[in-house]
Amino acid sequence: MSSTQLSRKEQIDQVATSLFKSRGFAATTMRDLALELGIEAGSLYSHIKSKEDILQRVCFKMADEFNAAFDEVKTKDVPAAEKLRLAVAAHVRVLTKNPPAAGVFLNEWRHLSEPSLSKFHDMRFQYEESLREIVREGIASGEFKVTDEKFVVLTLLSSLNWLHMWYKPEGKMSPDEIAEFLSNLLLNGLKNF
Amino acid sequence: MSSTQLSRKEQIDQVATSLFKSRGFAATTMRDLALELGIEAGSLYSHIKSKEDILQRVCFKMADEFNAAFDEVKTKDVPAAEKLRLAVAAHVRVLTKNPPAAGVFLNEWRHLSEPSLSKFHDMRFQYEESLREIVREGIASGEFKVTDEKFVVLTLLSSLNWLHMWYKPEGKMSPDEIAEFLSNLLLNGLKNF
DNA sequence: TACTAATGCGAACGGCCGTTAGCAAATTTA
DNA sequence: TAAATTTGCTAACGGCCGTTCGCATTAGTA
Repeated sequence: MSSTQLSRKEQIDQVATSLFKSRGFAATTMRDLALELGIEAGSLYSHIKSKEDILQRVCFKMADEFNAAFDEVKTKDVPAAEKLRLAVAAHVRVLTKNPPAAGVFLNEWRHLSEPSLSKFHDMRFQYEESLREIVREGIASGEFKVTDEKFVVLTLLSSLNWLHMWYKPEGKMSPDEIAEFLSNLLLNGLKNF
Repeated sequence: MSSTQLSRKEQIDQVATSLFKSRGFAATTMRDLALELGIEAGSLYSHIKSKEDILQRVCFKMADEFNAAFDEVKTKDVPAAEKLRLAVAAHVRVLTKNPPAAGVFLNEWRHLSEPSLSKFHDMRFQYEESLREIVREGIASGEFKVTDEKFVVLTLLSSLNWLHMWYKPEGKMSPDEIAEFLSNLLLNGLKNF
């Protein structure tokens, strides 16, 4: 069924990702990971550099995906409310496309060591700042009735970023339906505050 | 300034809690913990049974606090919308009273082993079920315009449960102001869906 | 004062951890 | 076919982990 053949390294990353998500990075051992792949722990090192090496790839790949999805939205010339709706949809799409990776991205990044950790922080700040910018636009234009754009973005991301905890691809709601539901709920809150 | 004198065991729990929150349970060593307290690792075991022993106390103490705060709300005879508002306020109050413990409760519970883990799951389900019940009430009475109470509660808790990540007691918003802001945002969303 | 509980030290235990090294197949490429 | 790459094994390393043990010291209590 799966279309493209994964390289051994990609397989390792994928299996590691779901283990990192379900058990946590620190609580996942290389021997666990090897067992899941049906090989010995030492054999992993023919393909990867280190345990954190995997974590880095997962975290920054997800960061790239969030940025790419968001960059498309940024360029659109639409009212702030609509732009925010698109941003929410983009965020949900990335989040639901690969829930294990999303979970690692959201919960395990703190196990990155410097300088990756700082780089990650920066990227995250940039992303959030872009969202705040949209909300500021909406406040200025009178579309949103709130005043504290920081708080709004925090709440927005909070409700989105828990998604990976319960979302199941086989569930009855599609990512687009989820995105629409969340947009409605949150944007109506902003407009009628 | 602090009113009551903490026993050594309570001190350990408290310091451990903030370490568990900032580094994660698995990545916090007993030697780290001991260092923070200015004693040797072995000395900890004059006061506690095991590392997980601490985690259990923190998790179930927080669970009790959430339940206690919520039980007060349950008994009130008010419309569903108002009840939900009170529940949100209660939840925020517990969450902000002790952010490190809240963080452990929300993110580190998975390191509990059986049978604690199952017990924790059950308590959590009960709590969420009670919230769903309120939302169902509100849907039935026409106060809320949504249809999927599961999704609503998930979104509600999501936005609340990220709070401990950025809330600082010395910040400019008080817990009550935060609770009011969140209630307004989310309830307006529900009513005008 | 004598007893008891609380508190802590230092050394050590068995075990698991991430990682490395040297070597051997198998597979791909030329 | 020959060379190069990919993939994997076994064994081991140094180190850190949670925890235990026996013993000392201190503080509270009768």
